[in-house]
Amino acid sequence: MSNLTEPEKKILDAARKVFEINGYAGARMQEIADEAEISKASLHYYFRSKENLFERIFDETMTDFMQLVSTWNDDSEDWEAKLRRFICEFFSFLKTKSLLFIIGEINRNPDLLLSRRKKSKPKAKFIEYFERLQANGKVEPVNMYVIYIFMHSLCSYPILNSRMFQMTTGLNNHDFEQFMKEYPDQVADLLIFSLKRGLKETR
Amino acid sequence: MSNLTEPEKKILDAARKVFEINGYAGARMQEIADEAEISKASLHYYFRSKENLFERIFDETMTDFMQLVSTWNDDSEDWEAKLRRFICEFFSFLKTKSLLFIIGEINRNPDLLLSRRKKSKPKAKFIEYFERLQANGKVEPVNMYVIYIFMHSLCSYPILNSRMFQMTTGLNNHDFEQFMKEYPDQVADLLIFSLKRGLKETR
DNA sequence: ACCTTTGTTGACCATTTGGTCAAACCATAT
DNA sequence: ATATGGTTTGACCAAATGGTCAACAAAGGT
Repeated sequence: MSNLTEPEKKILDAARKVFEINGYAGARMQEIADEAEISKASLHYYFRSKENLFERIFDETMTDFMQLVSTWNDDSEDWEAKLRRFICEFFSFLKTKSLLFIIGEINRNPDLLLSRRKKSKPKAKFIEYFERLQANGKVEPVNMYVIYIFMHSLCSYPILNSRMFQMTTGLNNHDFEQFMKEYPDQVADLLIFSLKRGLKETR
Repeated sequence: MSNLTEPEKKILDAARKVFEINGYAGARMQEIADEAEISKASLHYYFRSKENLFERIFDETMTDFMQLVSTWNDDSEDWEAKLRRFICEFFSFLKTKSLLFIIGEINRNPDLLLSRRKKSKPKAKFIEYFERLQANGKVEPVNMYVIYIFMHSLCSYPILNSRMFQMTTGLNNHDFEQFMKEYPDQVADLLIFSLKRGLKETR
């Protein structure tokens, strides 16, 4: 399956860790080598260059991300339960793989997205699904692009910026952790309610 | 007022620009000097070191940010209008000063926040204000920390990650721009509605 | 005119860092 | 044992980069 040798996996794990913390420019090949418990020369034996290693991590993250985001099987499950489950899984994923450095690198070099435009239509399924429900009168007529962006923002940003939120809310580690455990359900509540009642008072 | 000489201002503008795009590690003193149209030696004449320059930018951004976020004058204005105006102003601010690199640096070195903990209680006014309204029965009993985080996430993330949203929505530049122009009002609608009706069905 | 203070810069330096390479190491087959 | 092919690494290199400095220019006061 994974098609990767043991040392390659170890290196990729180390590289992800170092890149996520330091970004491309701040990452050091020596640090990646140390983290993978090999010499810098060995690191270059497995991966030609820093650029090469970065591309592997970037591609892997984007692929996983796109795959998760475009997962939306059209089973018969209740749409509310489906949405809630999706939000919780999405949130868990974001805690695992930090998108911060990915976003940073994309901002620095937008071409990184161009190369993947072909295989990425993640919004399609999600939005099409709810537009269908909308047509059937099951949910309110709200702009689904807005809902889509709301969902991403509400799930991603609190993780990206958790440090500042912890500071500004003044919660201690334990309370904040508890808060974040309940958080995805609050997001689900909000989005479900919005889909059922719209974004504002109907006049 | 500004207490800064002309060349200092020019350098700080240049530095902000370069740091925002490249982060601390990726920023080059030469590039900042070029952007400010002076020599690298002159740059060091005005600002001892890269670290020093970074601190200036970081502090300035954090100060502006905290000041904006903690602005919440207790005038008699309708709370809905007040919230809507705040969201629009917040959104405009975030378009001007990119928080992406700030968040990255904080993640890399959380101590950057510790030094400023004293002068920062930005949540206080906002949350206290709405908790007071809540006590008076003007808004629904929802967790105000959640509302606070929702507001920040909804305003910040679409700007941070605008490139990916533009790609995944498939909107062209013009349509996306239009979409983002209407966006803050949608956020305001949602939050106002949530405060008036709660986050989910009352049972 | 001369001096002092402030600003400006090319040339230079020390360190860091991505990347290379030849030599050594190790397993396995012959 | 010897050869072979993959793996590992210390030593090394060239380029990039933050920072310094002496020399020079500009401005203003006397």
